[in-house]
Amino acid sequence: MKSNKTTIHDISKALNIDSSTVSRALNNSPRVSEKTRKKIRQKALELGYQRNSLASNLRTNKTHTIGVIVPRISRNFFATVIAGIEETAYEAGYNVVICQSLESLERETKFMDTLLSNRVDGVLISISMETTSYEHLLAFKQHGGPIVFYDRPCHIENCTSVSIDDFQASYNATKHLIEQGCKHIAHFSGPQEIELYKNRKKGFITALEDHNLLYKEAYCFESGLSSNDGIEIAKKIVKLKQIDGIYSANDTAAISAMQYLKSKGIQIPNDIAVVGFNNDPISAVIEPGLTTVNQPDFEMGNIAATELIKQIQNKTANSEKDSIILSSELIVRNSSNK
Amino acid sequence: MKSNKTTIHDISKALNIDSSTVSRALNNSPRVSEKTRKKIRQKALELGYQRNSLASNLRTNKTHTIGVIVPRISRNFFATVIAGIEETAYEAGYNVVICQSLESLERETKFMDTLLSNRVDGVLISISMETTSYEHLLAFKQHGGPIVFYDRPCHIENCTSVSIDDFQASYNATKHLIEQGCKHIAHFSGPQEIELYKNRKKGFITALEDHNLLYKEAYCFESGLSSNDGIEIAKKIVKLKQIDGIYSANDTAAISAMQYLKSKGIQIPNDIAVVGFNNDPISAVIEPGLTTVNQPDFEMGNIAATELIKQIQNKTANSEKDSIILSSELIVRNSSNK
DNA sequence: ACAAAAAATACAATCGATTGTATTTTAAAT
DNA sequence: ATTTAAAATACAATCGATTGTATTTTTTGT
Repeated sequence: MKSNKTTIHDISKALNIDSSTVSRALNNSPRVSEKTRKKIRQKALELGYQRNSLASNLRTNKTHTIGVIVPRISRNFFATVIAGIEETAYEAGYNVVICQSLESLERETKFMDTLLSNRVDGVLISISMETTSYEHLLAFKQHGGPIVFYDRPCHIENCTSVSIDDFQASYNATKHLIEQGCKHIAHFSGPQEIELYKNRKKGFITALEDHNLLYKEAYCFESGLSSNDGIEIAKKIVKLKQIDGIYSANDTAAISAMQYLKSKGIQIPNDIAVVGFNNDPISAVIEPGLTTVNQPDFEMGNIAATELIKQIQNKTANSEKDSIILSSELIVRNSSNK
Repeated sequence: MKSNKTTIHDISKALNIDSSTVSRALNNSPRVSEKTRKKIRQKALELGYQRNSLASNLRTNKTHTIGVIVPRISRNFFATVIAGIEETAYEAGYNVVICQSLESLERETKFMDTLLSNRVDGVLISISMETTSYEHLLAFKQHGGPIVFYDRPCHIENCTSVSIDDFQASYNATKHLIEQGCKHIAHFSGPQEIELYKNRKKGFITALEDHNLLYKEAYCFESGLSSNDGIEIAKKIVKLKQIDGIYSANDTAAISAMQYLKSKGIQIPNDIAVVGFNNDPISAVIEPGLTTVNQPDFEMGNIAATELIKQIQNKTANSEKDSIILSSELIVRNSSNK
């Protein structure tokens, strides 16, 4: 069953011009005279010709498409990074295929496979919370193309990571709580296999130590940092009865915890001060406003995409830089303003 | 420059078996004996073979990919719809390509073009606020495949729209404000070329009329319903000094308006009651909680994708149904609880 | 053991575009 | 007018997989 779409051969036949010339004309090759180029363009329009990218990509071995793997598209931070990626890609003439890992390694692996099959030119990825082995990434790197990590750095040979300095941001956030007078600070952390969460935790611990506060493992709660996780941890914190500060590695968990604490009559920031991470839009709306770390999300997308495209076009596919560090800032609101 | 990737021909040569047999083996065709199938599978694994989907898709004229055009990915409602689409597509073995129109007709048109070039099997689209002409959609419908509209219905021949009953939802929301005692209700509306906003406005007006309230054109504010638009309109409303209720066609504008009004010392809901649309997560966190219309967002994605895939596979590409209407509900919170 | 049927595999065309090389046409130079 | 160079176009192979048809091999029945 033949597809009804117009091909260069249809144009070729209609004008009695070889299809190679038609192809060149449509690609503005200087090898075609202005006169025939016009004729071909005209006929193409007339027949409603639309290039078949599959054929073109097969032949040229390029798709001008980049794959993006994101843990969850509905997180504002990621949605904004994607918007940044998209902007840069669009301007550079690249298409973007977005895949949600939903924090599942299995899905992530399948998507890397599909992206490889579809011969995307490169991949931008923020690894899932389950990702502790890297074969699927290495496989792509070997047979596919460059990979650039964003937000969650990952040290694979010849791959660049674009992120903020999580250690430092975390250190500053914790220091801020200490300066507000908090003595017993809890930390909401993510899976320790993920470097980002390890770094945030390290920053937290180091800040405590530098200010002569004791770090207690019992005050560090590791979870997936979902809304539900925030509530569950908040429950435990209420029972502990000693916590006077919370530093959460993301806003999602911080916000649900805040809501739970408020519902239990706990005063924020007076009883417990709270600091989050990501500057989610909700953090500015909740009362009291949530102090949080603002990351250059949109810009992170721009930069990661720019770096990837550079690597794609250099064809060396080897990154000079292991990591690109963007600056972040602590936005102080009332949730920590004792 | 040859790509270094393994092809069926490499496997074919390595085993001295024809490539057609290799292809069939890898596709589990019954025409290949179990013995050689195993041998081929084994060798494929050994050589790190990865099917080239470009070639396959070119030959079969199917991509198992659906295009999704979304106004803005960072709006929670859309992000959730996409998650729903993605879930269904993933289960059915379809890939999803997501494109952000950013409410621009130009971008939307370019994307439809690209999707057509890339031969996606079908498209799910929520048209941009600028989309008042449909040539780009008709072109895809003619040469491409089925189109299913979600959220923002669009009546093109043989296309299905999946949405809620905006008129009714709007009617109920307005009725609710009236029942709370509001007499001078303002409406934040979107571009009237978009059926969705027209319907929401109609529902608003009809509810007023049914309750013997005068509809004033001056109380209806048309905009892009962005955060900024909400603030600008709120400013005007403060100047009017008569408004005692706001019904906004989305939460984004309602929320920023609420914040502006609060900053001006206006009491919500006592001075002005507010109702929004979409049940954005922020609406549950802002104080007072924003009364809003909850749409089955995730489910809408599921259903739209299911319908599209059905049409793709039926190959008739003709929809039986012009529209699929999902039910919505008004979530009453304190912003309208006088 | 042999013909017929069934199973397994090989051959070859094809999807639609790109591109190196060959050929023809046009223009420039003598 | 004729040679030469340059410009324009045609030819043909190719990208990697799929698939209808042909051929070979194996199995079955008698």
